[in-house]
Amino acid sequence: MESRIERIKKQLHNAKYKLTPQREATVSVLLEHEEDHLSAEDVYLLVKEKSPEIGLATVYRTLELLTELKVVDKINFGDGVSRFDLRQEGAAHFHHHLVCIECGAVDEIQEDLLGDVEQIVEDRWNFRIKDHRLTFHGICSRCGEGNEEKE
Amino acid sequence: MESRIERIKKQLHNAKYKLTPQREATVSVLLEHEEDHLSAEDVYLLVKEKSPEIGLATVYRTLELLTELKVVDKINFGDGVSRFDLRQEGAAHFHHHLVCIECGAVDEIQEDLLGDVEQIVEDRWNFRIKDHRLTFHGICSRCGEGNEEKE
DNA sequence: ACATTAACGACAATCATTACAATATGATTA
DNA sequence: TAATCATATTGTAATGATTGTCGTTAATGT
Ligand SMILES: [Zn+2]
Ligand SMILES: [Zn+2]
Ligand SMILES: [Zn+2]
Ligand SMILES: [Zn+2]
Repeated sequence: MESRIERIKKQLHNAKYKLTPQREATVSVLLEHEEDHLSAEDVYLLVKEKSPEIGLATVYRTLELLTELKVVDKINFGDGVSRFDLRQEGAAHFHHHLVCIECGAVDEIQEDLLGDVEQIVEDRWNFRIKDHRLTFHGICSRCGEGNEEKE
Repeated sequence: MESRIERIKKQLHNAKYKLTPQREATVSVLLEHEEDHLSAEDVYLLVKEKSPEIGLATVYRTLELLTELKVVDKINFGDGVSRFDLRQEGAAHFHHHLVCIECGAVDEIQEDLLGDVEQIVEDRWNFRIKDHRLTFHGICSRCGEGNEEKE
């Protein structure tokens, strides 16, 4: 079977870009941290461990490129930095996030769930939806344990 | 009937803050531009027209305070600046946004629409939802006119 | 009037991101 | 092979939004 990185390489080639060593190192860090939501700086530091000669500007450019190609999505949780999240392969839409206001944990929801809502928006507002961003803020299951009935 | 600004004044007082002239000027700019999504700089320039002596830091401080009190919501459309949006009075949740990728227009959806989805998330992920952020990216009705069937 | 404290305004500092200029890499062609 | 051209990289400087500092002002209570 073709590896994930091979397919990303093809995506780059289709768009006339090359998978340079720096880009490969960056992508591989993203793959290894698929669960996390890394900032550009985070990615830079992690890539540097394997490729110490890489420059911060290159990481920024690579992330920008990957965003353009929809390999990653750029998100913002309001803490002053952009974060980069690998898009599930073949997913039409970006996944959702649960941000805990107690402990700061960020969990993901891969299910779309918005089908009906999007149909309504398309029809009622005559808006052709291409993508979405949905984040819930609240108390995660870990933090909510024990005090179920508190408001 | 009590005016909107009166009620905001009370909210401030309840939290032991005063509605100083600078804060009042800032709130009144927000009320006059309820449809827009102003950045801190935008607000600063508009407030300056009426109160030229106001400082940028004060505007930032006021917006931060209003965010804390949930009078406004701070949002980020990925263009590098935070924007501030008056919350509808009495609304439990923040409204949604339609961002046009053609013309950049930002329209609002005041209807909640997420009731069912939130129920599912609460139940399946055991996550107690306090608020949400939902933004759709796509082609607005103005830009979509005439070429309905294009993908 | 004096003390206390919240809030201001001007400006400096910070920090993420972008722009720049010089160099390197790699393919293409004379 | 050597010259050429395009793309990519690096380190650094510049930018721009936001936050911090600090001396001053305004309101409140004694
Ligand atoms: Zn939590
Ligand atoms: Zn994610
Ligand atoms: Zn449009
Ligand atoms: Zn809005």
